[in-house]
Amino acid sequence: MGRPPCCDKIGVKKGPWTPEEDIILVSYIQEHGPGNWRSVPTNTGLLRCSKSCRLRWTNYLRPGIKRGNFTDQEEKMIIHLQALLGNRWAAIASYLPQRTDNDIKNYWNTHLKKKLNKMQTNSSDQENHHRSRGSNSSSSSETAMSKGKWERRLQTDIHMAKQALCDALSLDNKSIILPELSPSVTANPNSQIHQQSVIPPPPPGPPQISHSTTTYASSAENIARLLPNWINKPPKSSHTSSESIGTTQNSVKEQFPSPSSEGFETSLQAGLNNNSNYSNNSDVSHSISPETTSLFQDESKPNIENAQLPPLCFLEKWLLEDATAQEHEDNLMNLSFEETDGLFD
DNA sequence: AATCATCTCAACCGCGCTAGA
DNA sequence: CTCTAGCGCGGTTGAGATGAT
Repeated sequence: MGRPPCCDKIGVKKGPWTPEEDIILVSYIQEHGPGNWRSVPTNTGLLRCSKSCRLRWTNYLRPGIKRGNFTDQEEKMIIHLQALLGNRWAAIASYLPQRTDNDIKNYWNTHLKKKLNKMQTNSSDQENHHRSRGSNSSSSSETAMSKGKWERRLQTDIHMAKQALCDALSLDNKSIILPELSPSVTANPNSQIHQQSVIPPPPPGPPQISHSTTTYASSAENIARLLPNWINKPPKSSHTSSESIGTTQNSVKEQFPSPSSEGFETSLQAGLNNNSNYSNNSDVSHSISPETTSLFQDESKPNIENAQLPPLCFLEKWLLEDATAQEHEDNLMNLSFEETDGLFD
């Protein structure tokens, strides 16, 4: 017995989504909440398969998605986490709440992989050169300089990450749900049971300017513009699968409130009162209600899985331990200074 | 200006997993 | 226990954008 196709191939539309389709989808989710994707095409009349609807929502229409260039901080996070977790993009994405796994995966494949390869090549070349010429060459001093530069940056980053984690932890130490070691989970590293866990606050940095405001597909704010009421009408979440989602999220919200919800609300109001800001700001999280964010962000955003227990502990250890962590860091990042030398210049 | 090559990223595909009947 | 529906994840594709010649 073969696996049935997720959708009937005949009469199912493929390819880029149109604004009209997006509006239909968002309206439906606004009404019924995300989830029960199977029924979405049926109930909306969209000629899309459920998967496509879910993907569109998760990767583009979902509030709270940051688009545009990755910051240095994010880049480093991704590199570190990739070294830690491998190509487990969903797990990596859970550490970058504003980014989707698809986005991170694309960024890794198109930018970071090349960058690292290049750096590795350069560093090995440099190393050979260095070995053949001795340690007092100009290249070695350059290396030392950039190494020091990198080291300082790294320390700053670690400090910032540490600070962020400490802030998060200090909100309510008891509220952090430590992953439980249920037998099924420990036995199954690929378990899809998502556990709300410590999600670091978004990395600092200026709001991203969307690089693709001209192309429809990548501008979720278009939908926000098209649906101005969206921000004022949090979706009902009572009669669909989102009920349980909402419950979970509420409890999560109570247990682990958004670190910046107050400031967020203020900026939100400012954003709402200023349509130009609203439309120019690619950071969609600024153009939605906090309720909407809290409702949806956790729902469709992959969270730290139980399976991430070792890496999470690892990360926590890494971030929290001081002197002893230094040794770990080298192993954790799996990137020598040479390899990453100049990577973020 | 035209053509070709390369890059980017939105979207698709197939598989694995879980829950429920 | 088996089967099925539904969902999430990671790998891959391909159309459009961009750069080079």
